[in-house]
Amino acid sequence: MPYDPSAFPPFAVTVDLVVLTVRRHALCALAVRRGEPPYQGRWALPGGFVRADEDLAAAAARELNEETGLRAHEPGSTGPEAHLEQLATYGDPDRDPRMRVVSVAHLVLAPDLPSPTAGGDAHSVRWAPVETLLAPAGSAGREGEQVAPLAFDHARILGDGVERARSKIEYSSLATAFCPPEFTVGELRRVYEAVWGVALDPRNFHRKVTGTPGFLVPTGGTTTRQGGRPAQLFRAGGATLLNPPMLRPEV
Amino acid sequence: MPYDPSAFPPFAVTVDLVVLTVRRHALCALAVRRGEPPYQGRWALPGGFVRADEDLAAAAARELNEETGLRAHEPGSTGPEAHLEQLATYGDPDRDPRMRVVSVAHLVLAPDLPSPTAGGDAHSVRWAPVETLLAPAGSAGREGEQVAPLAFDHARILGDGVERARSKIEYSSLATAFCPPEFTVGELRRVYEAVWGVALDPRNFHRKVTGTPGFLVPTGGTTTRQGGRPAQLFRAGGATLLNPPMLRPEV
DNA sequence: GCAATAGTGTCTATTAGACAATATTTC
DNA sequence: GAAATATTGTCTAATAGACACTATTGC
Repeated sequence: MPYDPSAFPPFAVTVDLVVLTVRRHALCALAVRRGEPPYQGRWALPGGFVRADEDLAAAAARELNEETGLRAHEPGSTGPEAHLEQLATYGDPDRDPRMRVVSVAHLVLAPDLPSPTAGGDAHSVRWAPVETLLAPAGSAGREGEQVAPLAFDHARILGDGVERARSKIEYSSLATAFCPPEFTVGELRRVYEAVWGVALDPRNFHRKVTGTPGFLVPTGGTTTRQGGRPAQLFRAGGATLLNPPMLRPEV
Repeated sequence: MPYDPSAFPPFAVTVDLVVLTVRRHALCALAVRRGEPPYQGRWALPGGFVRADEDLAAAAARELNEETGLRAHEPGSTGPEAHLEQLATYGDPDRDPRMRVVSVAHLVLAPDLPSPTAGGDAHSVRWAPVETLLAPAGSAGREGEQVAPLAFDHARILGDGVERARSKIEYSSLATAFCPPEFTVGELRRVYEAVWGVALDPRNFHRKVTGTPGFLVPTGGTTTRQGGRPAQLFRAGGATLLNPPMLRPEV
């Protein structure tokens, strides 16, 4: 069927971002409050239109930088900052009541930021625990806060992003993307515990991560910022795939 | 930044299909010959425009049925036929010289079809081993056939689909999607060997797959279609995630 | 009998997980 | 010293992989 490239149905293409971080022992996502209909006043994932001459990953990196000041750290490049990867694409004809919009969702894993919402309006951008954002309608969050469901199909997108993150830290070294450039084994363990929502044995965890080749590189320094005996500091090693993988208990 | 939904850059949205099967011990993909520019005469992945009121998965299922007669078997539904899932989205501004096209690629895993290209023109549709389709320019295939690279960025898409299939049969039961409704342990083993390109120990493989809960259900029948001692026939069990996973040797 | 494939049994090196014990800090 | 965290060591049950052996067909 030879198609006529000028007779195509027109679509709008956007990128939406699932930006995850670990704050105070909880897995949190970035949410923005909508200032206009539809879903006015409701929380949504950050995102926006892809520009006419812009790659999808570039659009996601631009939106991330506009929203958080973070620089994207695509696979292959080096340096600190956040990990960015494509998540999935959502194109239900009714997902936006205004028009046909196809959204290419991206997943961002970021370290805990010193300033919650740098460069933004504190009333319209926030970090929230994912279980609060995904709480079924009518239920209350941990601090009793009543929350409306996320706008559009963003609850589904966030759920898919969280599940991707949970499974990806099993067999890749991406858990380090939630940590500052230098971190301790205990801090890395608390990332796994927050993302998976489980408690891990500190002794077996320590032996496992330090014994996985390429995962962690000691920097030589130590810190006592967690209290107790000083802990060695590490950087992320070169390995991207973990062998053997970290195993999520009791699945 | 409140965006104006009527002032968006227009995109064409297509679905492209990576349709994989195992034929004569080789992992093969479906390719169609292009009848018009650009890339006229070159092989490409099957695909086409998403219609104005059509979901992305529905568009992929429609294209699959038009091209192969296969019915898609989305996660959740039952019955035989092929497995379909979204793979990734490709939207480089220069990927199609005619216009801005965003393609949502899908991955299909299908059993070996009795008629190679039912309902199609045998000169313009074929199954080809993936290593032939991905061979670097100027090299010769297994039977000495010279092949031009796939059109557009389809070599990259095919490569991503093959890698997804290779990793997904490790921890899911999707290898059964390459088999007919009833199959033997030996036939399932040959699927793993073809997809991974390795030889597996038949004895350990048998113990492993029959010992993984929910993977295989015996039907009671036997067959000798492979020669030798009659083998038990199995159906795919209800499990989608394998625990423990199949381990790819020597990664 | 011979060749081919199916299926079971056994051994060993490795590993995941439980948990004791020790080290080094702050209060 | 008490409390907290870090780190090492040891034991055990489960497992992956190597491979001997038996079973059942077609020729």
